[in-house]
Amino acid sequence: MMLYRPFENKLNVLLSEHGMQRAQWTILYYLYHFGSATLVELAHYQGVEKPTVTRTVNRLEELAYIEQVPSKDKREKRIMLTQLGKKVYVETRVPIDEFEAEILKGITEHEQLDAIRIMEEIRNNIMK
Amino acid sequence: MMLYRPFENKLNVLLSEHGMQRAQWTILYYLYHFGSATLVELAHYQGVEKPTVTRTVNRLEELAYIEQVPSKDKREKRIMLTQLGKKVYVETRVPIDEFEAEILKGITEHEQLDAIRIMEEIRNNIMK
DNA sequence: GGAAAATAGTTACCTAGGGTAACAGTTATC
DNA sequence: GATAACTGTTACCCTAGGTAACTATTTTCC
Repeated sequence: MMLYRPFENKLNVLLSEHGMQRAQWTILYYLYHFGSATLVELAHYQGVEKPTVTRTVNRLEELAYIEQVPSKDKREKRIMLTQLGKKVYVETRVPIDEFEAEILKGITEHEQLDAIRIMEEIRNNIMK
Repeated sequence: MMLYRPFENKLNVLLSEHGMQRAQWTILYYLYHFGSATLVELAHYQGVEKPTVTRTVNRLEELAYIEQVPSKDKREKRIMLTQLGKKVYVETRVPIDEFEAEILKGITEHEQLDAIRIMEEIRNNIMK
């Protein structure tokens, strides 16, 4: 139940040491791996409400990490990473990977995959 | 990585529907199962700094869910649940259990125990 | 036994991050 | 073409966390 909280807190600290915030990082992560997204898509991915995404996206735009891409549907705002955004993602990835390696010490790859699979099942149950 | 966030958010919403906040709930949970605790103990358990605990504990005292117990060491503030606190814990437990049952649907008990064990190992790695 | 260090908790101040309600603009439905 | 649904924004509220600096006790250790 409360197992994950320390992980979350440490990650926040780690990210802010690199001038990044978790909510921002989550979106960079999504865009890096999925190319582009609308705000609703991001809200669903993060499991938060739309205004929350608007805020984070605004900050990312000010930082010039993302830019808008044209879309047929004039309602939606589709965004993608800029060159700078990609650069920042890749650079921030390094300490994140180190952190992950550290906290996964002593846990076999098989166990890791098991845990991730189960967590994903839980996630699916939550999201539906 | 981001798997847990939706769980956290849904739990927050569920708790606030029952007039409770997650940080408060975490402390009620600890006290219900471990009897009493100092603020440092709680900070370590939650993986947060001391001022954060002070705040949450103050609110729980205002609500009369906890009370101070005398201690030899005059520096420390040792607290435990009041009768009201226990009652509230037990009552809030009900919707929490329902929620947990729902999100664990389709996941065998064996898998659940596996996942918990692995998460605990990760937690230990983080805390040291 | 007393000075210095460590420990427990608090206060003040700052930030991130989330929620709801109400709204405008656009697209789908029928 | 009217109505419903969807996308995003704005305004306002709250929780939750952090750091720095402090007081009051207890421990350490010379």
